[in-house]
Amino acid sequence: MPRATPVRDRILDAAHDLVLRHGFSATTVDAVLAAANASKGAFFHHFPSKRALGYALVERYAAADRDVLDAFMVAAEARTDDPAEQVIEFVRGFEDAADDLALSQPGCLFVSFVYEQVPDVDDVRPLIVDSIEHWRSRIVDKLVGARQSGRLPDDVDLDALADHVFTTFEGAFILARATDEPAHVRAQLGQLRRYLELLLDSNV
Amino acid sequence: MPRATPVRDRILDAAHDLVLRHGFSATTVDAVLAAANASKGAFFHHFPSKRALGYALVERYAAADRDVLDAFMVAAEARTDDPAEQVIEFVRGFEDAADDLALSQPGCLFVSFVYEQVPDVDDVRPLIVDSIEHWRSRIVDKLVGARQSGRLPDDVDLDALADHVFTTFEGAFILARATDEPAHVRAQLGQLRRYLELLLDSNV
DNA sequence: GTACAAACCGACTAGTTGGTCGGTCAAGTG
DNA sequence: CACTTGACCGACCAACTAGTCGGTTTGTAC
Repeated sequence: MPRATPVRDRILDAAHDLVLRHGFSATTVDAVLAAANASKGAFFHHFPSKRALGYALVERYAAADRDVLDAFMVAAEARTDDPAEQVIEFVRGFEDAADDLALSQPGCLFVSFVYEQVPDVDDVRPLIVDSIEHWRSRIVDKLVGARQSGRLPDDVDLDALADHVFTTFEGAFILARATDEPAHVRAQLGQLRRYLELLLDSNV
Repeated sequence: MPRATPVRDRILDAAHDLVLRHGFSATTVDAVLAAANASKGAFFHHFPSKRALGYALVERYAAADRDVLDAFMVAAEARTDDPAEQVIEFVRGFEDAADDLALSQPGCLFVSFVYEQVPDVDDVRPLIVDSIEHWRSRIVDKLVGARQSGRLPDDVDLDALADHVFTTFEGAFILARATDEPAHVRAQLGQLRRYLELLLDSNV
């Protein structure tokens, strides 16, 4: 992990914004430099290549993503001791934050790279898969607890149910972005929560 | 709408494949021509510019998308007369087709353009929004029927519930593509169906 | 203050990209 | 046959892009 310098961070911030808006290929190094108010020399001093920038970008985003997940899970755990309720509170937390989230970020950086598999940048996929698995395992932990207390039918696939959180997030972002209506994120998370409530309230 | 010719179709087919894999910006005209076995002259004879190709691509995809939606809805309507059951059968139809679908198509073309808003190509957004609204309205029709027969709680937002189908599709495709496990599509559609079943079976 | 390295600068280049343009060819049509 | 039209060809071009490189500035240890 390279040392953080003001310029390096400025470049990453500017690149993050541009890549999210236009995609990685359409984002030129010059455009990043202009937005970051940095020079070409500075760029290639900190990154050996443009693809290295892409990797660093996803690396940083994955770490932040993990932090957010953990923070919301801790907040949910603070509200209730019941694992089933914790999952629901977890989603509710995102629901409350959805509007701010959707407005400040026009999408998920992962998708920019997943849908633009330039051979050069394909080495970021493992980072993304790690993030997905982190979401899955953190949520499955709770679901296992819920099942143990008899609040989840036996025939529910815990992995698939946990993945449905990720799925809903990504789908909602696309919906919001395509229609230019950020409110969709909140509404779709609401559907997800309702699903979980129905599933977890139906005592076996 | 330009006339369809063999070459034009070959170009569209090749471009569709390449854009889906690498994104629009990363897809060069030359690469399309090589894949389509066509010449540069042929390309610019049929399309005034690269962005016009993008527009034609989305136009064709939206029409096909609509056809698939309608076909699956007709199939669902053939199985049952109850609107609530029709929605569930509709999703089940896609579930059955999911594996073939996910393998033959590595993603949704809409996302390639939504996540790559090059100013030039941004005029495709209305086409995409039309498709989204078509899905929404076709499904809402059924949900209204379900509500009238008392099978849907009053506090469910029909638009948001209908949009959840689109959301799940898009999210599932991202999950499948990121992890390189097409089976996720089927599993996520299964979660969607379960949600609908729970919601529609809980008589008000 | 001197020495050394890391940070940073920006003019330059080799290769690529979308797009042009003068032309060929085959199929009508009178 | 002469003429027109639409489909198609590919060498060429101007603009752009990632990356280079010789040099300057800045920080810091002695």
